[in-house]
Amino acid sequence: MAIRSFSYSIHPYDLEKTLESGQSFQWIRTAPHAWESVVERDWVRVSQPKARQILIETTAKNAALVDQLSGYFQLDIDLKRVLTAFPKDPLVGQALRARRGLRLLRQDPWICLASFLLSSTKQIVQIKEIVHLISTRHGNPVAHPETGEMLYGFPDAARIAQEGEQAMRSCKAGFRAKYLYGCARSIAEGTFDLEALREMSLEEARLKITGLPGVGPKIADCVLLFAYGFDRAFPVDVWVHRVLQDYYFHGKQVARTTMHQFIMDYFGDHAGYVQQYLFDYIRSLSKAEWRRMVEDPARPTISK
DNA sequence: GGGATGCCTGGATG
DNA sequence: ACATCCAGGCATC
Repeated sequence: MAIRSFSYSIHPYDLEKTLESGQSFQWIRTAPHAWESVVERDWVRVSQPKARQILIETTAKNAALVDQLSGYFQLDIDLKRVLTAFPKDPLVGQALRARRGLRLLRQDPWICLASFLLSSTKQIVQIKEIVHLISTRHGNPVAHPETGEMLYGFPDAARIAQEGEQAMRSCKAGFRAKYLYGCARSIAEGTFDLEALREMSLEEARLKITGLPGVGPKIADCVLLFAYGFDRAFPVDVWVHRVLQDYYFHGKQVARTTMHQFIMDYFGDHAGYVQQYLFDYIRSLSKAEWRRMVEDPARPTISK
């Protein structure tokens, strides 16, 4: 099987930080700076041989898939321009320095939705394991072009609808199996159109997608940000909630609406991008480092 | 409409 | 060892 290579000169881009930041769960690390997966029906390897180079290797023959991969990895985004729109405060500054080169991907809506349905109260390694199990048991087989080893893509909605809830449970999905199956059915039957969300405003899309079983505000915003590119979607999980409350609201409890208003006003047009930097950064801090951060007298004061 | 509680399950914590 | 807690939420009451 022929492998085609595409090299991109790009900077700043940190592939490791990007693929290991918990936005996508299907890439398997095969070398210090290389990851592999199956996209559509093709094997793909993405690597960063040099600081300013991204290399994509694939068995795909059609140009469409190559375009798709360039979109997936967001190779055309002017990251520097995005970063200049971030708010200027000590925490964001630290996160920017610590996570230089982190990018948001642009994933396939169905796989992204399925991944985040499976993410509830699970840690990243466990989410990866479930995604991997579902893929190997129910996905399309693709031979590795170098080793011949079998790899499997994530199954589409129709396939999961056909396999049923129990099959998902036996892939360790637990109570999430019901949601995954429910969403798969709606999508496979055509009751729910994932593509239609592309034409909607963020608010419309959020309203629509939270109508799916198991999709609340957090998962909705993850999918809207990571798959549809709604740059103002801002997933608030326990970590981010902790930052917002402890750092920006000085430990005070605030209403959901107040928090939401603050997010939109303060983080701006690329709020979702800021969120990813903050999320990834704060998870790496020790308790002591975190305490130092929230006690920083230079941290911003929110005036309402 | 904010605040508890159950849901699967594996790994961490005591 | 063994119990208990809790993890990147959601639905329900």
